Amino acid sequence: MVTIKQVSEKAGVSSATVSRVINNTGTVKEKTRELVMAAMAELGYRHNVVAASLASNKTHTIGYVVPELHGSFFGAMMGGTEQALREAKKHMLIATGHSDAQIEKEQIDALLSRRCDALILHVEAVSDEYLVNLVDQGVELVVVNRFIEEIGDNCISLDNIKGGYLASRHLLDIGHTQIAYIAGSLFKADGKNRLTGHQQALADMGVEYTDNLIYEGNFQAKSGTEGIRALVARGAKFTAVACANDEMASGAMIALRELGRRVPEDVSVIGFDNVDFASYLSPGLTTIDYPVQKIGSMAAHWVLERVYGHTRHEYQHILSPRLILRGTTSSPEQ
Amino acid sequence: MVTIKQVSEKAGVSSATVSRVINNTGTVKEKTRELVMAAMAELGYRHNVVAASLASNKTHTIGYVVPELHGSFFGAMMGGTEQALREAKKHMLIATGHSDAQIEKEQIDALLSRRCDALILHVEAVSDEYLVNLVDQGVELVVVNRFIEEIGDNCISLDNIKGGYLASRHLLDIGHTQIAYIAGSLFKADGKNRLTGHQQALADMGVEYTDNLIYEGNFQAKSGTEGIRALVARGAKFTAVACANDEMASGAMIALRELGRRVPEDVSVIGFDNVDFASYLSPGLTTIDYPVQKIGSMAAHWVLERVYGHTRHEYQHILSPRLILRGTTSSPEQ
DNA sequence: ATAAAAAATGAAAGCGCTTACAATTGTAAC
DNA sequence: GTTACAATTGTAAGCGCTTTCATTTTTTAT
Repeated sequence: MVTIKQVSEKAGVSSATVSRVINNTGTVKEKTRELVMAAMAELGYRHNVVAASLASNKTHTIGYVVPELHGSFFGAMMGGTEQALREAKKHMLIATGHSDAQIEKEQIDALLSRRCDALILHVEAVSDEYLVNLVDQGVELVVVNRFIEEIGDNCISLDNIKGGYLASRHLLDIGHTQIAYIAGSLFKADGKNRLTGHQQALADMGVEYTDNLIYEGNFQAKSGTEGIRALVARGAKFTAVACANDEMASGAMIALRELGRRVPEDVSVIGFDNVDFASYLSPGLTTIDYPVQKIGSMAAHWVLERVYGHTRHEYQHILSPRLILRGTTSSPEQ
Repeated sequence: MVTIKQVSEKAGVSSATVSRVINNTGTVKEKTRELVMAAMAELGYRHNVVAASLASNKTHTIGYVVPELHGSFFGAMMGGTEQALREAKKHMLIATGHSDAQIEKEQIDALLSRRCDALILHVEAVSDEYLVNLVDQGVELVVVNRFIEEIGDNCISLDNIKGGYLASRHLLDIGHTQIAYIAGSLFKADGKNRLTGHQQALADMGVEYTDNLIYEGNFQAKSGTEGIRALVARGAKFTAVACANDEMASGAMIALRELGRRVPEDVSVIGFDNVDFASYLSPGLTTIDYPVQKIGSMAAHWVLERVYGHTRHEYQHILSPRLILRGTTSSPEQ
């Protein structure tokens, strides 16, 4: 491996100068720069970022923890981040937490050991205190899709309550009053908040809330299918079903079809997230848009501004969901 | 930041010994180990992997280049890799190449500058020669979803020709003879090979091939929709349509529905990839399974065995696709 | 032409760790 | 108690770069 030293000898300058041209810092005469560039090219020099990181105490690397890699949600989010980061020549070190507190901590630890300049965390099992504590220790981190009061400045999240509200409010607005709800895992903040929004919408419109119309799923498609079956089995009557995410909504649609209930003629269905396949379903799934890519890029901007001092990057902390009307909702038949 | 030096002083040993207990190398007396561990705990020591990497010339990091992060394909693949890598305490540095040769090269370069121990590359724009050249230079890399003769040992890919064959053969077997084909981008090997498979199946069954039934899409859902429209507009007659991926198949289904053609009663549809949402469509999409997660884990095993000398890791170079029967194909009506 | 200021460069001390190699200590056999 | 050998620990030389500070060169103003 050719080093800066060899380049400097070939160019007849000191290694400090070579470092200057590589990093474009300090001042170096145009003539010298060319000399160095030529030497680098001739020797096939490749900058050693590891050594540079050790010396400069900057890795230009962002640690990223997500629960899982599969599915289209996190890919979209990381895609948003990557796009913003690439321009700034930063890289992402990826780790998965699997919604397990132990693993999440280990991964955060590993990323810190690798001296990431900042962390972007979508973690669901670790406690608020743990994260607050990290921030207090001076760790530069941004928490995505989760809001923690004490470190609100470090959080970028969606207003899930509002999203849940919007979904059910839409159903109510077009005339439904018997609305089943297939919730996500309620131990996750998202699952809880979306349900809360649903309840608020009912309350606002004076519709009574009943546990009999609620089924707790786990955000997987299959639990949507099971949800419908369970609801029907327990004799629940409904003309619409709101689901805490699109996967469960698609699962629900499958179950409804099995039961001979047409969507949306017999039962309206609304999802949440607006993942890419929502529009591929037929009818297209009416849902709540989760601007996940945007959240990813906001996180990148946060880091760029706060950690690397780039200005001109703007970001908001709480994003708003919005209704995406497609074909799975309609007014109940009389 | 507390260093190994401080730990060594607190524990009353040399820094070499501390390094030994951290890395679990060499021999260190149990008593000493405990002393060191205690000192580390007390001082809140955190290993500096950057410094370790510089000294040992190993980063325990795998560079990963994929075209894009969004969608469910690459997430599934990276998920397969991550799972295998996590056990071995390796990490992944992610970069996207955007199917652009220039960008792909830059990203590979950047990953190499960061001294990744190995690279896993899904690159589509860069030439075979370029990759062969890298291997010749001693870069440890595995190319996924692409086969290059000269470095076949470094490739892990799916037999796309066979996949294309399987899909069309299925349609032929159940009685279709008028089969439209919506291809992927033909400048990509996958797109080309799948079409080749289709043609072979036709030939095998003695069905004449005609360009009139072919539409070149770009792997996006929308181009599936456009494909059907174009085919119909040009007066093509078909009772089945094979698509080079599931996205286009779902786009095609939308177009067919718009035209009042039922799936599968009027037109059978088959996709390719078996992405997660294929089963959410209705009817469920018959497709060709692309064991993408498995490819991801094979790539990890390749690296673990070849670069890190872990044995017990097995991998194959060419994986086989298989038919997944769901609801979008049936025999043509008489 | 000359002094003062600015620009360009070099010398060298780290950054925090790994890893030969040397030195020391412990152990078992005689 | 010795000796030979194994187990344990320490010494110190890097790994390849950045960066401060001092030095030299160039430029500008007088």
